[in-house]
Amino acid sequence: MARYRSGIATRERILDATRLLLGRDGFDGTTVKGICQEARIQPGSFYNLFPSKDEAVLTVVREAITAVDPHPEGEGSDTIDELIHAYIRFITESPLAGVYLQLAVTAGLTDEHLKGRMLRHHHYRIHRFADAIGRDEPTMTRERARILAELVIAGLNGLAYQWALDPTFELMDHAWELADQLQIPRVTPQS
Amino acid sequence: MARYRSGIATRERILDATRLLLGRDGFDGTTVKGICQEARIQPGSFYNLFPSKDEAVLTVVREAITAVDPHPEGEGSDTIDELIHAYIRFITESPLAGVYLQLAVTAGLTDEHLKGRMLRHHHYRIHRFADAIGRDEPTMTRERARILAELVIAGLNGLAYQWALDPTFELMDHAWELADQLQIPRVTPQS
DNA sequence: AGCGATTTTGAATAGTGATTCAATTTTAGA
DNA sequence: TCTAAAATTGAATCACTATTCAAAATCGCT
Repeated sequence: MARYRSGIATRERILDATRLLLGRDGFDGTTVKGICQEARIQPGSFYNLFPSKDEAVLTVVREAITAVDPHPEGEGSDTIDELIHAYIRFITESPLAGVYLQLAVTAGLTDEHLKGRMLRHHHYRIHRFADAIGRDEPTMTRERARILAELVIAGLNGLAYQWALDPTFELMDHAWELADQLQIPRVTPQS
Repeated sequence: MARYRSGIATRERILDATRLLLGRDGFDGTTVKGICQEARIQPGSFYNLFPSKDEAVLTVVREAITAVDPHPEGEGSDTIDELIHAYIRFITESPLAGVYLQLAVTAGLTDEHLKGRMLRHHHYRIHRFADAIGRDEPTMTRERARILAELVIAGLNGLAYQWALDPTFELMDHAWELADQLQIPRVTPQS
């Protein structure tokens, strides 16, 4: 959509503003008006570059997830440790983690399109975790690795939700405890 | 607040309407106007009996949770199986499970008062799970039982969130698989 | 029947939100 | 320098929200 320098720069400013406000005020607290004020533009400019508020939000959240991905392009080479680490880092370090969790939960109730997106991402994550587990423990059946992956991810999501409610919660300790207790095969010990 | 028959009956109608709409339209989709239409009253009547929309919603959600509690009054007598079963039943059978999850996640970002409530309920649940685990396996330390309880609950919450996104997800199977894999001591085998 | 407390009405308030659009200005390449 | 595409403005639109309140109706008790 953005072809000229100015448009590209404005797009960046909008994404910066969206990132800032989402992290500070959450999804509901972030308004198009607020984004426009922060980016010092008018609403018309926003809608010239983004079809909707949701699209800007999703762009920012997607970027935040990719930012902690150990191997953003080619899957098939990450270990389960790396994946768990990436998840923990995303939750604890990214101000957008809460928004991600909120979107994931509310998506199922409201927007059918958003629901599809979140579900696809979820299945992709399971796939990658299962592959990593399978690589670390080649004797394990595919099915078993997939179930373990589902349990780990569910556990991590649950811990993340708990952390969102209570920031003093020791997310990292619990995450590795979870991995140990589920007997996830790991190549390197926890750092 | 409600002292006369009429007021008490209206209160019930409001709660019924709130329950119906929450289950059907989610938290954001449920409006005071909609509740009033469904209950066939005027907004003034609603605010005569409830101080806010949130209060009506929380009342209904609390009731739904209590409805599946194995021992609503006296704790100290439930087994870990019962507690897990109760959780699964709440998630799969109550239309309000999605709203509960949504409230829990969004509470941390918006309302400080709601956050306190959810957190208290969460800690209470951990306490009960830990006690039940401790009873089933008396040799286990208190601390260990608490960590196990936290992991189980986190896992269940994560599975619930997954189920909210994808209703074909086999929540019950995964829940018991989780309990097995975490080596939760159980008195009775899964049904 | 009478009386104070409770309940109900229904319009009004006051604010919010995302989004649209015609008009104007700026950009980049020929 | 000219021009078409792109970017920007800023007001306007439209829909909707929770909540309030004074007035009228009703309740339950003595």
